[in-house]
Amino acid sequence: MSDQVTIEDVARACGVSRATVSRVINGESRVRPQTIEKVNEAIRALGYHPNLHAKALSGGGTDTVALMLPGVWRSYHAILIEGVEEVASREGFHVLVRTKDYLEEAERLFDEGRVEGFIFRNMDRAEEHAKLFSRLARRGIPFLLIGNPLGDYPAIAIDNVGGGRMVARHFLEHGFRRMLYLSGPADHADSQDRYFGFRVGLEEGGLGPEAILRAEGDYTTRSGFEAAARLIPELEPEAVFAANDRMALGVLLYLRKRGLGVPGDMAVVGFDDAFFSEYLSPPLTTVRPPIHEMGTTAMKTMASILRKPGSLTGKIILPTSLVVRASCGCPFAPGEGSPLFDGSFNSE
Amino acid sequence: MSDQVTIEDVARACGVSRATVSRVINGESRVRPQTIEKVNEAIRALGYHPNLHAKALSGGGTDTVALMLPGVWRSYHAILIEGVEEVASREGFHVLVRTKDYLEEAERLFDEGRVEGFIFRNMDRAEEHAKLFSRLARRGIPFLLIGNPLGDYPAIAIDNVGGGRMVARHFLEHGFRRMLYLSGPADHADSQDRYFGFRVGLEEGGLGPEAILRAEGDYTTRSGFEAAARLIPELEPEAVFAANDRMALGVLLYLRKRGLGVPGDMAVVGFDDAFFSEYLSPPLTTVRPPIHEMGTTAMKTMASILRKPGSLTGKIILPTSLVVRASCGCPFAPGEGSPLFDGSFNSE
DNA sequence: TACAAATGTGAGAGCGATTACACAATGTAG
DNA sequence: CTACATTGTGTAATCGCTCTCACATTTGTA
Repeated sequence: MSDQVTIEDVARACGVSRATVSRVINGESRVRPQTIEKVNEAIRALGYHPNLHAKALSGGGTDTVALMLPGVWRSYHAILIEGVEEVASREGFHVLVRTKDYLEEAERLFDEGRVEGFIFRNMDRAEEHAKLFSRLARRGIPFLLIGNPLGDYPAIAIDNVGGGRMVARHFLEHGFRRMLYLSGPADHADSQDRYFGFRVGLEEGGLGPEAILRAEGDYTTRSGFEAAARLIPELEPEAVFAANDRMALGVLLYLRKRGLGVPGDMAVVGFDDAFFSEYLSPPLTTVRPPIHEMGTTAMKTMASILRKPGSLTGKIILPTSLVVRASCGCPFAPGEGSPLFDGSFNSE
Repeated sequence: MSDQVTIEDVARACGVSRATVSRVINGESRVRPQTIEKVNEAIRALGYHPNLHAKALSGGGTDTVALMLPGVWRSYHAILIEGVEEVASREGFHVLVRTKDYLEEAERLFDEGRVEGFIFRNMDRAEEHAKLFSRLARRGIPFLLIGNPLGDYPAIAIDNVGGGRMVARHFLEHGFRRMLYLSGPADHADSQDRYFGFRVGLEEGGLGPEAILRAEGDYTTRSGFEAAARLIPELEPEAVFAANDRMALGVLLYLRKRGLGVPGDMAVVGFDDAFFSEYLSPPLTTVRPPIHEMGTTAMKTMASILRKPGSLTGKIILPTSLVVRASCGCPFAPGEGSPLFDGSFNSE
């Protein structure tokens, strides 16, 4: 505040003009090596840092992107942020995180010049998102989506379909023929895709859609518990595939309460590979999404969009993997004999 | 980029000068109501948003703060960010999150004019932090600490001592006389304070320091497991107080592997109330820190520091609470008979 | 009625950078 | 040895806003 060192100071300190200093800073053409040296020396000596706002105002970029996150999904988002920030800091970008009212505030962030682009972790409210995205696209504002592709906009997605398909195949290997899919909110794309993959996988194994029973939750443990309580006694599936691990946990809790053994009486598989999943009893078989990698990929993509305009981007789909533990009915290999402990600690 | 609407445009549109428009925007003195109306109308009509950089350059504030987080502690940080962002967005601030190299980059962020203040979640590396903080303080740069008070700098902390003390008292109620404290890294203040409170609590109950055995971990589940494996057979405590829930989990895993019952053969209590803690078998008794509230409090404090310079701030200590479940030896009241399920779902 | 005080508005000087343009010094070719 | 690139550097306009100062108009007071 008080002691701003300006480009003028540097210029004066080594007897050149502001223009020359600016050229040195931006590694531009035609400055005598000797002058470069002198200027850099002064910059270091004075502790000079170019003022962002002056730079931005006179045409330079701000190298700032906004990461827009809906306000739930705690550890998931933390990992995402870490991934984004990791690449951002490496590439010289800065990350503004926005959680509240991010739909309403997005354009303003851009109009004020705060950010040059957006990374959205769009979840529900597909309508509003679509509207915003089409406005951004029309205005040529760079943005990309994490998680839920929408329209033709650039997106980083995980292979939900592939994940669902892997679960289906695995269930088939176990010989199940009557399965319950516990979905998230009906309009949620992730959940839909997982279901689709699940169905495809079963079909590939010769089972029609009638083999799949359906229940709907809202991703919370409680909703998993309640859906299980509501439908399991009635439908009596052999196996449950929950759209996320929390709901799978809810199912587990219900089954335990009812005295039903897992996987003895019923198999349960989740999606997300949450921190707690490997510690459940039995350890939960689940599908692991590459969250951190989504973050890094998103930021890398955004960086290249901003640095070299014209670089066109489509959808990038990152592979998921099936983490086989015990709740599906598999013998749990890595164990020490303890159902609570798989010895890997790999989620830390 | 192309279609910046400037203050000049607005001025022209309603036949006044830039100065007047500026006054209206900043709610300043002495503008005729009628003119205000006219200007606001034009602003709305043109979709005008003041350019951040121009504003900042000409003396205005940027209302941006940096949230500096060490790169671990996933869900913890997510909750913190949410808290900070919640208040920030409400108060018109913006949050830049930095994880990598935040010690080295902090001053630059300020010198470039990117941010007006810092919120640090400082953990290890006390030396380097102290050095940075003293520089910031000398330069009059606003900052505050979350979690680990250091020197006289403004800080938001949780009552680690109180938490440790509550655990001690609770252990005493159970009649334990020989306890193991499983600390985090030796130089970690949180862990030290929890230990201190624990000791105080025991002393208040008439037990000297010799009643406390000590082991050191690094906050990971694995380190908890290994410390337990290394020391429990030798020391044979009646109860273990781990500096965090993950290590407590490690202890639980070890005990289970050894066939020791919890709380029958040994009581275990953690700290943090992590997501998984209530689902462990047995549900883990632990100390809950008000993480979200730390975030909101931090941002509120920062906002008032920035808005009204001179408002002095000291340390704010937020209370912790003991979450009594079953691992301490208490009957687990809310249960449905199931050790995995406490029926509350309250961490979602 | 006269003059001071308050009120409302405009002109213009920065803020700290970038960058187009001008110009001097040096190098090269005819 | 002139003519013309090439190279290195400086001058000054510009970005969009705030804010001081000056000035015009209205209101209040004696």
